[in-house]
Amino acid sequence: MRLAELSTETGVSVATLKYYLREGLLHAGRAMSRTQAEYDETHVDRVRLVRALSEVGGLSLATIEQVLEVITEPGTDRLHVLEVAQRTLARASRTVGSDEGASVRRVRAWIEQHGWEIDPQDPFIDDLARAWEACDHAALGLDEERMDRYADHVEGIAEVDVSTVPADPEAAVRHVVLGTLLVDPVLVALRRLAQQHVSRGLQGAAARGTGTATDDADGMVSS
Amino acid sequence: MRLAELSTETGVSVATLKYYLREGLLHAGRAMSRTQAEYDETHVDRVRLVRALSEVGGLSLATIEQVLEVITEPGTDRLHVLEVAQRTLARASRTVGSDEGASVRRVRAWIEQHGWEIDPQDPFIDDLARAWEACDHAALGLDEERMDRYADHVEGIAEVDVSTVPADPEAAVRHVVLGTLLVDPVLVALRRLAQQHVSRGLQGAAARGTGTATDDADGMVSS
DNA sequence: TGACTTTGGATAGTAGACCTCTCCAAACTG
DNA sequence: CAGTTTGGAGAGGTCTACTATCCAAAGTCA
Repeated sequence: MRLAELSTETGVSVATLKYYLREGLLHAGRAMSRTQAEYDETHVDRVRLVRALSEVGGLSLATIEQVLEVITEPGTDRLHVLEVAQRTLARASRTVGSDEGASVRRVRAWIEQHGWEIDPQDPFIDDLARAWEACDHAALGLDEERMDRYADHVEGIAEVDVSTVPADPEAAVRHVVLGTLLVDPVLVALRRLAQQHVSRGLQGAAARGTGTATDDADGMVSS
Repeated sequence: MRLAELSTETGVSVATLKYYLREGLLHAGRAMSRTQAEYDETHVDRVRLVRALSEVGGLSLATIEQVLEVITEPGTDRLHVLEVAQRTLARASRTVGSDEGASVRRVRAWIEQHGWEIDPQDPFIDDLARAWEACDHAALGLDEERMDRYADHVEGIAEVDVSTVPADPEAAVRHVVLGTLLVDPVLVALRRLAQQHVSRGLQGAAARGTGTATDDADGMVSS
């Protein structure tokens, strides 16, 4: 197919596709002549993937380029699949600076007492430390005990993640990287919906319990 | 304190603080004279919150402004606490366009059969539809059954969320909005760490079975 | 008192990200 | 063989989040 067809197929403008070609986000088509090139399904898939990572995953184009590099690279040692994937994801996350402070030590201590076996140098420890610290500043009451409760549920999610990774190492890198990046938004949306469902349940219970009419009923979100 | 002190206290440059003042992200200090203003702890908190929402939460300044507007607005009907919070969060999420297609219908059907009680017009249904669709295009094998498994774990998270919301309605809006936005990154980081922990468990089990030796430097990414 | 520095406020400028426009000559179309 | 379309390349545009400059009044110190 021509560039214009690729455009209508993916809903991305020709100008933008040209830009992606220039930036190396999209591999060149098979040149039929100096002013004619042929694109195929791999190009359609690639464009859709770039858009998904950008719009749904919220990644920058520079990050997407790095992600694409890793998941299309052929020579991946089957021993280091997860390592490579994690390193890609670490770079994908907007790592700003290194904190190395008390918050990182707290996270390490918490991980240990929670019983998780994790490399103490793992870059996501920094991410967690920063995020946890932000919650502290906002006085959200996120303490070790609540973190434990979150972690137990998240571990269940991670088990689903890991159990669905294919055996083939090349497919595995792709699956882990994309599965992590693209499922994150799914989980975020699910959380919002679940909050609504759960608080509705409480509201219903409160209404049944107190028998309040429409007016002045307080039981909304409160526990 | 002076603007310069606010700057050293928060680690944000004076120029940037002036910018925040102009944009309305930071309330003005108490003017002592035409060239002197007094700032206090509320300003320090506010600046830290803005930075947290920006750097940790990844929100744009325009979105942060809307969030601040809601969580500082005094007159919140205690009936609509969650509604207000959800609407704020809906605007906070980068809603691009309306899909209204088959993917939205699938999500609605899935929610119903999963047994969640949710407003069919909920904006996060669109978000979930988009995210799920992106996973489909990437061939990640995210089917209804796996979604059920994710949802069960996420429901546990939402129960923790809801159970920690304070009774006071004004505090509740703040808590729900910030708790949702700032805890998201915590959960994301936890998921990465949990994946590592879980797959280490499997790898350990496999290694005990096969007894592999590792040498041969990891073929790629180093910088 | 008077030189000097600091302050808040306003305006303009900058850097990066992500496109979008314009031009071009070759190639395809009727 | 006139007219349109194509791929390619570079410049230009828009948005976001700052950053730098300027100014006059206010504070500071000898």
